[in-house]
Amino acid sequence: MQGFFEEAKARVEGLSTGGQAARGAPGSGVDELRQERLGKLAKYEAKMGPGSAWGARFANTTSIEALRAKFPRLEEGRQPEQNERFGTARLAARVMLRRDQSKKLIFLTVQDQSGEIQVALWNKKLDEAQLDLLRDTLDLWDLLGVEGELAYTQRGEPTVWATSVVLLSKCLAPPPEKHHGLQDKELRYRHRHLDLVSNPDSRKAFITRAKLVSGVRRFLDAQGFLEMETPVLQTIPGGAAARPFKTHLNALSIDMYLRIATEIPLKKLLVGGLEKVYELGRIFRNEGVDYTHNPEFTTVELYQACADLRDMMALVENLVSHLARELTGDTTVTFRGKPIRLGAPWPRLDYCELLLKHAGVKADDEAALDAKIREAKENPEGMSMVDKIDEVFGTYVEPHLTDACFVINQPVEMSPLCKAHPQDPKKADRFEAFAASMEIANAYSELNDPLEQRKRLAAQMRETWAKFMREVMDEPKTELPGELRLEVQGLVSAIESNDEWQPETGSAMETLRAVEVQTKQWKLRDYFYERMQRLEDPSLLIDEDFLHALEHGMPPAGGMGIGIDRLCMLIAGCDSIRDVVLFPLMRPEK
RNA sequence: GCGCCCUUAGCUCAGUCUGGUAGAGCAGCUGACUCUUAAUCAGCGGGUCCCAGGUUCAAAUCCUGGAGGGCGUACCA
Repeated sequence: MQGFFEEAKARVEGLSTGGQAARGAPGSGVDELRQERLGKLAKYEAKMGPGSAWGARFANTTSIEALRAKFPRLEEGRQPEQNERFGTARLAARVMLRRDQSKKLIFLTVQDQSGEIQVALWNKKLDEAQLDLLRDTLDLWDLLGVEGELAYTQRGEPTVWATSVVLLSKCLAPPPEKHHGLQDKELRYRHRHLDLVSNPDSRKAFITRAKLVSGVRRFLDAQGFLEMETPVLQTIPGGAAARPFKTHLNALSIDMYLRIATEIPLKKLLVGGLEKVYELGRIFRNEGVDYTHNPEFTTVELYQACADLRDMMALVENLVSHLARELTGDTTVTFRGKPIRLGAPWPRLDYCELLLKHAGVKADDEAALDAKIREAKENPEGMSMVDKIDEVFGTYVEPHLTDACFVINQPVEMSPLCKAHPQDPKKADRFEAFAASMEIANAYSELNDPLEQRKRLAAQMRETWAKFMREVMDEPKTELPGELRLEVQGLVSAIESNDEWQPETGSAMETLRAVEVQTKQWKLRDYFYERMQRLEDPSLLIDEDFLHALEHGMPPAGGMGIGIDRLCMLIAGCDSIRDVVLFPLMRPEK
């Protein structure tokens, strides 16, 4: 208990001193550099007045990009006219480089969001006293408001010849290296503000992301879709199979979960008579982190009444190729050094044909699937048929899906929320869109038959329970005593033979509790174990509320989800999701 | 989760194999210079070599353990 208060106190103290104590004893590098800058701050404010180093409203500025456009293009080898001016300028920018020629002339390179330009501080244009003050107090990374005249230098460099300069904000902390920028990836992710100033490519990627997100909205709005906002906090997280983040609502004393998809509430809106809806927002999944996965990420899901898969295909391929052309000027992009074609139309590829082509197996040939899984040094034991197919597809087929394409006709068991194919009840009327071997979109002709939906969810729930029970038995480390083992076996056959089975049926929960006691030390599978224990896996429960909504009649509909982060990686040319997520997940600093 | 790699000045990096007084560039400070552009030139200051133990006369360097990070791989409808 006392530890809590001490820790809290230490934290508060650490914050109030700005972590100064952690910056090392007096005389260390950072502290010295900071002291120098504090000295310059004091000097500036002594002359210009208290608070003058922190600026004020500085409106009616022009972007540096626009300023550069005012300079006429110099012909090859043409010397610029010395006294030729191209108007006046007013800009707000950060000092990136400083080149003192003498006490009378200083060149700066300054940067704003749009780019860089040279500023000259010269005693023939700028008040002598002001020049003296700036020479003594101006540091790299200070923010300036500049007014001046636009003219080339003798060497032909577009330059703002300052007639007036104010400090908009002093930079007290030492900036990163001016030429190499900030290289350390940890620092770039943890201190993104430094990265954004130092590395233009990083800045550009996030500007592209903003344009991509607004482009998606514009595109959908123009087609009559309405943007909806559904709860992030849910009592049963559904619409996907993923482990959720759990939290607690004090007001009602209930556990809640962060959403893992927006699918279920959006479908309820279709029942409610809204015909074309979408939601663009953050999704949370308590799972792995790698170059294509972040625990929180952004999706856009959309649902259109009385449409189907065909409509969704046309929509997604048009949307993606439109965005690519608008943001990069081309529908072929480069990702991890390889060209990726995103231009519509995308080829439609049959799921089973792809399995046959790239893995050489038929989707119903279990022995062949097992063999391929073992070939990839994985263990097919305990996997369901769907898991096996999915495993082989992921390992052998996905690496080949580089150019944008639609994979269609997935086995229906893999797609519990999707209508069966009109010509083949074993297949789902579904597509997954791939590009650069990443799944970037997923769409269904949505299942709107509540009776069928209940069967599918029940089957999935039973399958999940049975799978877990089988793993419990097959795992040698469990060492279940003989009678408990028999009990589990009985439970598995009960689950598999009884379509109506629920976790509350018979003595199921007692058996589970006995297993739980027996597997306390069971670290190898604690992931699955924990899910079972807390009933966190949505496929371990049935969302009755959702089924109830369907019973009031949901129109037939096409639905689709797109991974915005991955799409952004492709269009901004970033190799890792961390380069398109502003503040990616990092372990907290000590 | 597993494998490989990294951690040295505010920043970018050498030095570690082969143990022997801690290095460079940028940034900072002092000075010179009226068209530079990673300005240049002369001089100066700046280090918990990630942490803890061990081996040794002696450890940034070798050994063990730990922390953080990167990349790959796995999990991920």
